[in-house]
This record gives sequence, structure tokens and C-alpha cells, in this order.
Amino acid sequence: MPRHKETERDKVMGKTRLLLLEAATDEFASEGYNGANINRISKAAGFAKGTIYNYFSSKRALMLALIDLIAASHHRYMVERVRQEEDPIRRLQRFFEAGLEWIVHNLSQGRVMLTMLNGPDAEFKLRMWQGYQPMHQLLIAEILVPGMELGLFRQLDPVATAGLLMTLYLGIGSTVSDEGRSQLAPEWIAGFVLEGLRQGAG
Amino acid sequence: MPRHKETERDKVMGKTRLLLLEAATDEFASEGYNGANINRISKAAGFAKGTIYNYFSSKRALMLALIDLIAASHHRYMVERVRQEEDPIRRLQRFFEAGLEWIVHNLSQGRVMLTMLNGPDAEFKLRMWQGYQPMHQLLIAEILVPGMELGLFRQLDPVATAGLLMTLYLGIGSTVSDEGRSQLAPEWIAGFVLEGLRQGAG
Amino acid sequence: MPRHKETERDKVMGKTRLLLLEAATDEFASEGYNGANINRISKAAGFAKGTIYNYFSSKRALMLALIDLIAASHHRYMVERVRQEEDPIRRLQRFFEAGLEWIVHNLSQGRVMLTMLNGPDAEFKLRMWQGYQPMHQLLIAEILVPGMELGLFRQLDPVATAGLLMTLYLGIGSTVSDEGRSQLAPEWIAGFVLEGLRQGAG
Amino acid sequence: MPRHKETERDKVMGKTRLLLLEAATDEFASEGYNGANINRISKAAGFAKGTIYNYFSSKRALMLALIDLIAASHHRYMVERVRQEEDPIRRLQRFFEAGLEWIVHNLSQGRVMLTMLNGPDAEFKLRMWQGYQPMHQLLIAEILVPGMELGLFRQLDPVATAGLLMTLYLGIGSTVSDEGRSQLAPEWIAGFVLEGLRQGAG
DNA sequence: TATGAATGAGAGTTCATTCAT
DNA sequence: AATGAATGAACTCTCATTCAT
Repeated sequence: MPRHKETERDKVMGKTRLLLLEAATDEFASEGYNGANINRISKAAGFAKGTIYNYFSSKRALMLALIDLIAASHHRYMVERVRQEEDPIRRLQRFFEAGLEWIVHNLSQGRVMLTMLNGPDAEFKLRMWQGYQPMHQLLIAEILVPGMELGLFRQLDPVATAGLLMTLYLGIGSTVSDEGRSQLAPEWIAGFVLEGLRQGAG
Repeated sequence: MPRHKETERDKVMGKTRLLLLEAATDEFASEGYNGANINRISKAAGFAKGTIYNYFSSKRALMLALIDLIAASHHRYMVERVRQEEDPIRRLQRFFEAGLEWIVHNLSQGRVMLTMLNGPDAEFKLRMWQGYQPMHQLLIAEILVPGMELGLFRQLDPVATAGLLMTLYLGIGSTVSDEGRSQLAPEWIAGFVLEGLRQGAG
Repeated sequence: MPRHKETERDKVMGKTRLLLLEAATDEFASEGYNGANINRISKAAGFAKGTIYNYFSSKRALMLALIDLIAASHHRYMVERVRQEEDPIRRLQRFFEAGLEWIVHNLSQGRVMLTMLNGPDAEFKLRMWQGYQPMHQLLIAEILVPGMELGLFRQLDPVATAGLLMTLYLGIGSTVSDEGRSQLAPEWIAGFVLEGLRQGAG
Repeated sequence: MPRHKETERDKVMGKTRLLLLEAATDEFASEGYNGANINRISKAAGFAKGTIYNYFSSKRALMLALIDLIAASHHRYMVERVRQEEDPIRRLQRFFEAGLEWIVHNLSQGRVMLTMLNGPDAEFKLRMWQGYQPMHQLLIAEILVPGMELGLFRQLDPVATAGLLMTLYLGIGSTVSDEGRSQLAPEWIAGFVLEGLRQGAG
């Protein structure tokens, strides 16, 4: 069993799989899960319709794989940006800035995420929420708790607060237009939120 | 008692029509637009499958009628509750309280609203946003502007602020579970928001 | 049982029935039998959809009644015109002239006739052919046989010849456009046919 | 042997496609367009109901393809037979003979042709007339004009005359019974027509 | 007689999925 | 691994017909 060949096949496999997932992103984004057409996805990726079943066992499995991919990619992006700052206040600002940026630069992925989080399919919703747990953790462990410890933020339930911030972020994300413009500026939001968080309030 | 007028009103808001809209609410809420089955709706309302087409010209027309109904009913509910208070601060608290209440008591309607606002169908999204304009107006004209005039809130762009509050409200609404429980208490939210709005901040 | 009332009802019955048949003519002409919509017919006649079933037991029965009406009315028209002439040659010319006239002035009835004669429904086709037997008789007994007896036409099988002339007439009728214009002038046809019939030929 | 070209030709004139068109011919012939059942066609061709949509985008598209096929096949048949003769008179006789033959041997195709030419659907009618233009040309360019030039026929408008002959032919075709018997013998018709055409008449 | 709400069989069409090549 | 013809369940929508009023 030559190792080299295995690696090559993996590479090809990976490439095709990614092409299919990319095409799926656009289709699911513009049509929703039920409205999406599996054959169209395979064609858009440059393959015949049967090909997609060599990589995903069903339409549902494809969506679940896509959900995982989106959540992981989004999280990676956010972690990288947020950690560029040290100060929790700056980190919070970065969180909203980077969050909007990611959505604007990944409109289809963003739309899939929001559609799944708000859509009626319980399995997809759950999987998406699970995928976004690391981002909750990022908010809690690397922004809110340090901020409270440093006395920058008042003492709040970090879990509930992180939930509120995620909710707010997702809500704002859903106002991003198809052309990638948001009605609400991230700095403005961050400023507003910092008022609610800041020490001395209440 | 003019018979013609009666008949016309019946046509627009007859018993059968309402039964169908109610059944449609549940079906669309649990299955989404594309996943919904129009025969099942008619059956669930207690009629044969063809009957629904005596009232709505297509599945799409049914959804549009439902969107209008939901937006109007939601707005009516909010207006009634919010106006029971005079003070803008109390009104803002009421806004979040009543908002959550409405969603908890109208889970299916709420889910339809959120699914449409975040879903991929541009026409439905637009129609829903249009239907919610009166609620934006309620926030602006009866809460934010009076609050600023009374010096309770700092001077902010009322339109952007109303957008932020609606976004926040809708985001919170989307966290209400299928059993009608929200992770975020409305008073807590309102408190947080009031910090961001209050005079003397920033 | 007052006789007067009976008569009135008959009159109303007759009027309504005729209105329905008129509307049916247009609908069947433009949509064909299967494509025709019974409700639309009733509405076009000024009645609610149920009404038509007070006069015709089914869509099929309506069409059969219409076929009889068309054939009888067409025949009446032709007899009246043809008998205005005495000479068989003039009568033959009149036959084509009046035939085209009738179609041009009764476009919908004409189209129903032609559609039924050429359509796939055996029952309708048969009924229509039966309805047109009197016109065959008119050709045979009042044009061809007298013409042969007077030595104006050569001796031909009158039945086959009548069949040919009817076939030709119906074929020409089918070339009449929706605006009521025919590509072939009736005099020209009649002239051509008279060449084929005339004594001394062959 | 380029594989691609094979595939393309298969797509246009593959076995399955032809089987479907054959089944469609019978169904449309016996039921008319609106009465035809597309599932029945696919089943009759030996396939599942969905299969037909792999070859024709809609019922209407199927009919249009069938119209083209019928017109082309009919024309091919006529050209081959008519050109076996040199003399315009013999060619005209052949025209009627072969025409009847074709209908008798292709009853379903013939019925579809006649139904479409006389039916209420404008698009089908137009397409069928267009498909039959080559047969008009055959009459004009290879029978009537040569006959006039040779002095066998009198000088007539060739277009109008061709129209009359086609009309007559189609009319006669419509009298062919379901068992394939015509009331009018083709020689008899041709003889009658030649009387109308012959030099020295009028 | 006239009405029109309700019915439900039936049609065209879509598309996820299978599988032989 | 890739293909694409074939499948058939499922869905939206139509409309002839019934019937209580």
C-alpha cells in the first residue's frame, strides 16, 4: 500500500470535496435547504450529478458537513483577529468589526449560517449552535472574563452576556444586504455595547 | 345591513380563511416555506386539499397573506402594551417584555417571522420588513424621541437606534426555545440597553 | 298548474340555456374541449358556476348540446341561402359563398365544428357528422342530382361527390384566420370545382 | 470515433427519445393534447414517469418536437414517392396516392397532424403549418409550375392552387377512418382535380 | 332557480437518489 | 472516481361536480 498514492488520492478527494462544498454554499445560501438542488451543486462545481454522492451520502449529510465547515472557518477568522489585540475593550471592538468583515467577505457562508440558526430544521440548528460554541468561549474566556478581572467591565453573568453579544452580532449580521452593506456600523454597535458593559454603570 | 359588504368582508376575513391561515402558520413554522405541504395545511384546517385554493391563489400568495397577518397582529399587540405606560424608560422595558411575551404566546407566528426575515427568499424578507415598519415607528416616535426630549436618553440617531433595538429584539426572539423559554430575561436585556441609552453616558 | 307560469319559466329556461351555450361556444372554440373551463363558461354567461348544472348534466352533455345547436344553425343558414338560387351551378357557387360567410360570421361556432370533426373524441366526431348529414343531403338532392339531371354536371357518384365537396368546404373553412379572413376566395374555389364537375370533362 | 459527438447525437435522436416520441404519437392521437397524459406516455414507452422529463422539458415541448418530427417524416415520404415520376400529371396522382398511403400507414401521426392543424392552440397550429411549408414547395416547384410550363395545366396562381390542393388533401386525410380506410379513392380525387387544372378548361 | 363553498381525483413537474458503465 | 440515464415519491395546482342554502 504505497503511502504516496494514498496522499495523492486524499489530496484529490479533498479538492473535489471542497469544490462541492463551495458550490453547495452558494446554492444553499440563495435557495435555502429545501429549495437547493443537489444536481445544480454538482454541476456548478464542475462535476456530473452523480459525483456528489461519492463524497456525501445525502443532501442532509452535505449540509451538515457544510455547517461544520462554516462554523470552523468563521471561528478561525475571529480568533485570529481578536487575539491581535490585548485589551478586552479593543478585543470587543475587534469582535464586532471582524464579525461584520467576515460576513461581508463570506456572504454566502454568512447567509447559510443565519438561515440555519433561524430556520425550522432542529438538527441543523443544533449543529450550527454547537459549531458556534467555540465563539461563545472566545467571548467569555478571552474578552468578558479578562475585562471583568481588569475592572473594565462590571460584574455580569459571563454566559448570559456572551449570549446577548452573540445574539446581537448575529442580528446585525442578518441586516447585511446582498451587496454586503450593513445598516449598522460596527464601531457604533461596539460603543453602544461598551456603555452597557462598563464599570460604574447600573 | 348591506348583504354585499358582509360578503366582501367574509371573503377577506372569513372563518375558513382564518382557519387556513392558522394551520398555515403551524406548517410554515415547523417546515419552512419550501418544506411546507399545502395539502397538509388544508387538511389540518379541517378541509379537503383543494379548498385552500378557493382562498389563496398559490402557496406563495398564502405565505404573503400570512406575513401581513403576523406583522399586523404583532404590531397591534405591541402598541397596546407599550402605550399602557407613559414613561419612555418604562415603555422600553415594556417593549422587550411584551415582545418576548408575544413570541412565547405565538411561537409559530414568531418562528415564521424569524424564518422569513433570515431566509433566502427576497420577496418574503422584504414583505416582512415592510410589515414591521410600524414597529420601528413605534420605537422611534413613542419611545426614543420622547425619551431624548425628556433628557432620559442621550442624543442618538433615532432611526439607527431603533434598528439596533429591533435587531436585538429579533435576535433574542430567535433564542426562544420550542417550548417557549428564552435564555435571556427581558428585564435583564432592557437594563443592559438602558445603560447604553442613558443620559450622561459616552 | 297555471299555463302562463309554465311558459314564462320555459322562456327564462330557454334564455339562460342559450346564454350558456353562447358562452360555451367561445370557450370551447378558444380552448378546445379538454381545455375548456366550465366555471368560466358559467361566469361568462353571467351566472355562478353551479348554474350550468341546472341546464346540462355534465361538461360532455353541454358539448353534445352545442354540437347539435351548431349543426342545426349552420344547416338552416345554408338552406336559406342556397334555395335563393334555382340553377344548380349558381347553387353550388352559393354553397361555397354562404359556407364561407357563415364561418366568417360565426367564427367560434365554426372553430368548434372543425375541432370536433378533426379531434380525437369519437363521440363528438360522430355526433357532429350526424348533425351535418342534412348538409350532405342538401348538396346531393338540391344541387348535384338536379345538376346532373339538367346535364350541367357529368354523371358522378353523388354521394362520393358530396363527400368531396363537403371535405373541400371544411378544409377551406379551417383556413379561415382568427380575424375571419380566408386565403382562398369562394368564387375561385367554386370555379375550380365547377371545372371538375362540368359536362364534357373527363 | 469521437465519443462526444456520439453522445450529442444520442441526445438529439437517441433510442429512448424515439421510443418516447412514438408513445407520445399514439397518446396525442387518441386523446388530443390536453387529454394526453404524460405519465402514460412514459409508461407506454417502457419507462418510469419521470424519465420523459430527461428528454423533453415539458409536455408542450414534447408536442412541438413531435410536430417537427411528423412534418419532416411526412415530407420525406412524399418527396421520395413523388420524385419517382417525371410527368407532372403522374406526380399529382402520386401526391394524392402517397399522401393517403402515408396517412393509412401512419394513422396516429396523421391524426396528430390533423388535430393540431384544426385545433385551438395557435402555437401548435403555426408550428405544424411551418413544418408543412416544404410540402407546399413540393407542390409548387415540382408539380404545378412544371405542369404549367409544359402546357399540361392552365395558368393558375401556383401558391393559391397549392393551398387548395393541400387543403383538399388534408380534408381527405381527415376522412380516413380509425381502421385506415378512406371514403374517397385517391385516383378519383386526382382525376377530379386534374379536370380543374387541365389546359383548355375555364 | 341560482348560488358558491367545498370536494378530491388527477395532472404536470421536480429532484434526491441509485447504479451500471 | 466519475458519469448521467433512469427512477418514483412527492408536491403544487386545476377543475368538474355536488349540495346545502
